[in-house]
Amino acid sequence: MENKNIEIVIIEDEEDVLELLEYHLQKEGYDVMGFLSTENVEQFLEEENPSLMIVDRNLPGTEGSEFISQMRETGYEMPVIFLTARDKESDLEEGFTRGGDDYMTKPFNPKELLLRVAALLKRSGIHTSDKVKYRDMVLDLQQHTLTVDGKPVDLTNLEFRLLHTFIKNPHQPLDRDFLRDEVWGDDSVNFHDKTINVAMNRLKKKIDPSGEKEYIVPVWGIGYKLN
Amino acid sequence: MENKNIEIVIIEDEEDVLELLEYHLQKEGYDVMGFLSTENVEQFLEEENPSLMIVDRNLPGTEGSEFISQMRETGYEMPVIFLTARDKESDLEEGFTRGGDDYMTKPFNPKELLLRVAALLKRSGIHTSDKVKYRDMVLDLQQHTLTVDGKPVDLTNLEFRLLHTFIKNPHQPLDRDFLRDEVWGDDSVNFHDKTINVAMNRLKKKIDPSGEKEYIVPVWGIGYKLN
DNA sequence: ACAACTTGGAAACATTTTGGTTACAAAGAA
DNA sequence: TTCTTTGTAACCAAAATGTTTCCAAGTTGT
Repeated sequence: MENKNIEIVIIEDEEDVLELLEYHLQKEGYDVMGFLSTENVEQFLEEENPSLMIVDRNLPGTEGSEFISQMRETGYEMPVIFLTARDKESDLEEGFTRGGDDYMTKPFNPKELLLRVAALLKRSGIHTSDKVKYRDMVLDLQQHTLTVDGKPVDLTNLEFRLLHTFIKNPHQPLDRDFLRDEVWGDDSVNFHDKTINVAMNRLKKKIDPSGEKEYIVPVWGIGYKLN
Repeated sequence: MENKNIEIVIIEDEEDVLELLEYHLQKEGYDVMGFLSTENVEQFLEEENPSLMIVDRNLPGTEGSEFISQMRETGYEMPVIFLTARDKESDLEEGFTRGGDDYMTKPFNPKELLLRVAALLKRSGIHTSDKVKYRDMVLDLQQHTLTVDGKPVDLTNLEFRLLHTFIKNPHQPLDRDFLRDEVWGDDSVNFHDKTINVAMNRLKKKIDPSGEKEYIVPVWGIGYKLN
C-alpha cells in the first residue's frame, strides 16, 4: 500500500461520521487516529507527528478552529481540513484565518475528501518521521525520543543506541562482543566486564520498571535478547 | 499593501467572470494577469513566474485540466485552483489527478476564493509577509527584529540567525554540527566547543530571561531543541 | 543433592563527559 | 576612538557512564 506510514488525525464528535471518515481513509492506506473531542489530542501530538488533520468545527467544549489556532501558536504546522455542517461565510473565514488549509461542508463527498487530502499532502511535502515500533515501544529516531505505552520515557544517548540495536535485531540473542562493537564502537579499549551489564540493567529498568513486560531478557552465557 | 508582488494568472473564457476575479484579487493587492484562453499563456510562463494560477476547466480549445497536466509535465509547480460550472464527480477527480490543488464551482463566493488563494499561497511556501511566528515570538525577517509577547527584543545578527534556524526546525533536536554549518558556515575553522554553548545561552537569556517559557532546551549529548 | 564455579543483578561510588556561567579578549562597526 | 558583538578560557554544576563490590541465580561435575 502506497500511503503506508502517513498518519492522519481526525477530531469529530459524531461517531458515525468519524467511522465513515476512518473507513474511507484507511481503505486508502492511511494510518488513521480518531478522536471524539479535542481532549487527549494535545498529548497525542507530543508523541506522534501526524501528516494531516481533519477537524470538525462544531465540537463539544473547545471550538474546532479555536483548537487549531492554539495548536498553530504552539508551532504545529501540518495541514488542516475543517469540516462543518454550517455554511455561513463568517465561519468560513474564521476557519481559514485560524490556520485551516481547506474547508468541507457536511455531508461531504468521500471521493472529494480523499482527493483534497491527497492534494494537500502533496503540496505540503509529507514529513514521515523516522519511527521504529516494537510492541508497546515507539522509537522516534529523529526526535531521539521513546514512548512506552504512549508515555514518554527519557533515555540517555547510550541507552537509546542500545535499545535501537535491540529493536533492529529482535528475537535474537545479541552477545556482548556484538553489542560492544555496535553501541560502544571498536575503539573502546579497557572495556570492563560489567559495563554492558550495568548499562543493560539501567535500560531495562527505564523501559519496564516493574519487570513484568520482559522486553529484554538475559541469555545466560551469551548476552541479551529482545522479546 | 501586503500582497504586493505576488502574481496570479487567471485563465477564464467568460469575460465577465474574468473581470470579477481580477477585481477581487487586485483589491487584495495581488498582481493579476488574465487570459481568455490557454493561448499565449505558455509564452507568458516562460517570462514570468506567477505564484498561483486560477484556471477554468471548460475552455475553448484545450481543456483547462489538460493544459495544467501538460504544464506540470513541463515542470511548473505553482498551485492551481480549478473553476468549473459543472459538478460531476469524474470531473472533480480528473482535476485533482491532473495536478490541481483546489476546486471551486461557479458561481463562487469571492470571499471564499480569496481565502483559498491565501491558504494555498501560505502552504506552498510563498510568504505574503516576511514574518515567521512561533508561540509568542514573531520574527520579522525583513526588519531583522523580534518581538516576544508583543514586546520588542534586541537580537544580534548571530542570535537572529540562530533563532531563525530553530524556528525553521521546531520540535527537533538540532545537533551542534548542524547548527555550526547552518549558522556559522562550513568555513569556520578552529571552532571552539563552547562557542555554540555561549551563543545559545545568550540567545536563551534574551528571549526568555526568566527561563519559564522554555523555548529552547538542551538535549543532552546532541544539542538544543525548540519547543 | 551438593559444592564449586560461572554469570548476571543491584547498589554505591568514581570518573568522565557535557552544559552553564562568568570574565575577559579579540574583532568589527559606528 | 568607543561601543557592540563575538569568541575564548577557566571554572562550576549536572548528567551520563564506568567501576567496584557484594549478592543472587544458573550451571556443572561429582
